[in-house]
Amino acid sequence: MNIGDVAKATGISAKMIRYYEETGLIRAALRTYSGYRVYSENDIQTLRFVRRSRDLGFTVKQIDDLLTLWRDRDRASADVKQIALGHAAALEKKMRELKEMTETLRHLASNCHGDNRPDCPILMSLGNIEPEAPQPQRRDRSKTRGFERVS
Amino acid sequence: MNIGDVAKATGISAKMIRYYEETGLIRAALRTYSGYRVYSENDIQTLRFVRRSRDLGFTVKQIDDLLTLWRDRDRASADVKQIALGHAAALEKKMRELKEMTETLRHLASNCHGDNRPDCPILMSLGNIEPEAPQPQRRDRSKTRGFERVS
DNA sequence: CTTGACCTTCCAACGATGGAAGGGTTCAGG
DNA sequence: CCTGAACCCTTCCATCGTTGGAAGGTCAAG
Repeated sequence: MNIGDVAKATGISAKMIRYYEETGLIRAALRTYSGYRVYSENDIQTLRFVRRSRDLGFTVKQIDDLLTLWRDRDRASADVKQIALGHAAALEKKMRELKEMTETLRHLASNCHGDNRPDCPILMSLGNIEPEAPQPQRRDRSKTRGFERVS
Repeated sequence: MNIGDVAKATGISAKMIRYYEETGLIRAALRTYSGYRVYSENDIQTLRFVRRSRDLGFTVKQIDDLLTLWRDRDRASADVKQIALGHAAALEKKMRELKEMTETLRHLASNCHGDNRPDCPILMSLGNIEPEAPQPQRRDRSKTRGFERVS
């Protein structure tokens, strides 16, 4: 399988696949005599894992740690277990926090649904923000403040 | 409260606080006559929220969206609800995937615990990777491949 | 007055990603 | 067999977002 096929199969651009190889995230692919990279099903699975992780917001470094986990089964199993459990715990913490945020969001959504009464406690705590308080612009502060918000 | 105190209180560097202000993520702080930024408890809460979100892997843009949600209670409430629910759904999807990964990790940890038998199905599927297959290095491929892995 | 905190502006850097240039390889169809 | 399209290769450069550092200057408080 050539890199293009893999790109199609995994949703990772050929560019990034090469980059991942260069930085050591994935092992260097075998090559044909002419230098073309060739990939196995296994490689594709690995790359799919990478993609999933990236989508989840993991940094390449973190993914590297994870991949090292599966790969290094020559390492002391206790180590692997330790690390894996550590990662799992971290992920679960992240999940809890994510859940918290989700709940906050849902709370926001349900509490401020149809009327515009400012009685939503979240708005109270985070939002009572005066629109444009006239700042005491003592000195020339008219710099480059028209920043391009891509929003 | 000066920016230094806020930095201490929120764990965000003064540098980044100014940056967030400059890019519009947070509202421009009020100023003393001499130009010092002054912050309220509210600002601190907002910044804590920002920090939490950053830790969770949200991009500044995404946080901006979220913050806009609480702030813009003048907007049509239906909109806000819509967006909030959309975000919540996305977060929950992320959580599910995170959960999947966590389970995979735990699975890995428990299946490859004390012995070194390579019978872990995850290792089977992701890991049967020959260590250093002698590549057919046809042409001069001895470039800058000693890349600095900070690991 | 001196020291530490603040201000701005500019520059550097990193991680992740894409693009273009310049050149070889593959393979189907003429 | 030849050739052109579609790949692939490398190298260099550019961007975007986030973060830090240094320089040069003002301000606050002991």
